[in-house]
Amino acid sequence: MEITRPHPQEGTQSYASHTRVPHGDAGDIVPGHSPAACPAVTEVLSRVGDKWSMQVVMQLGYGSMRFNQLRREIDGISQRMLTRTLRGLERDGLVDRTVTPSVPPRVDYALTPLGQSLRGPVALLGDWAVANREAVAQARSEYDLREDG
Amino acid sequence: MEITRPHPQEGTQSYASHTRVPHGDAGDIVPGHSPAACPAVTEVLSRVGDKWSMQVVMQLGYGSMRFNQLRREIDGISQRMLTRTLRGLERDGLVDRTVTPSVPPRVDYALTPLGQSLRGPVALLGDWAVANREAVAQARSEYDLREDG
DNA sequence: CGGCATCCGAATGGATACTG
DNA sequence: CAGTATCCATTCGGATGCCG
Repeated sequence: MEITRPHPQEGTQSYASHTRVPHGDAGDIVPGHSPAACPAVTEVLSRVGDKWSMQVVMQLGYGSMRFNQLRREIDGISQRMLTRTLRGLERDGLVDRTVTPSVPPRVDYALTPLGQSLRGPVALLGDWAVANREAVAQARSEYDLREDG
Repeated sequence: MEITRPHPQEGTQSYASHTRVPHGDAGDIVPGHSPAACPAVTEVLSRVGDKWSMQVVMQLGYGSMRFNQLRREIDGISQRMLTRTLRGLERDGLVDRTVTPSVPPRVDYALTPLGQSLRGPVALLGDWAVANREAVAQARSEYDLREDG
């Protein structure tokens, strides 16, 4: 069966679908629940935020890979966590697992279209992280100084 | 006093700075470390991925808010976690905390410019989550059926 | 109002050993 | 090669109670 295929062309992209960027201070906002705060988003963010998932996704963005190839590439990940992470991604329909029953066995992992579609947003976040890590680090050390300095 | 009020205008945005989107299967990639896999990115993603941080950021995106106002708006967050989350965000330079020593005391939280700059990428991720939550949910139930069905 | 301190269960994640 | 199983330390996060 086919996974609902979103826009395969994701070049220039603007964020404006429904998460508007407002204006003044609070008080005129709808008290119900903003779309960015619903459980679905939280669930996705926890996937994105776990220690290894997005590193795996970004690696697989470069092409399909075998298990130990991923293991070597990702640096620091344990066998256990790579397995668990891949299972999670597979369960969520982001990664496709292909077993070739040979000796020794061969298992290839690749992004599904859904997984591919996640790369863009995550890459943006990665770019933000790279661009602002110094600012964050400085803010931290300043904060820590104010605390126990 | 005034809370540092950042650039309200941050329009169209494309992700392409250095995290390129490649092509074929692996083998011709630089084995060093891709920019999306470095510790800085992991650290940011863990911030983004924790249970409440981004909900707070998105809420504060609508304007500065007081503590219990945030507490009521975010639904489900405990006092302890709101405090901890806000401290973390403040430490990272994403949130600004302003105390007005009145009785009863008044504390306002607002996004710093750095925090504002994070809203775009996170909103994109939120949009992805909203757009694809059904696909993920379906993939999950299918996966779970294959396991114990 | 806006916290902090304490307790405790649950989840995360690393290390190691074993397996088809 | 690609896992599974077990153990264990750390962290996360909710509940409760007290404070200025």
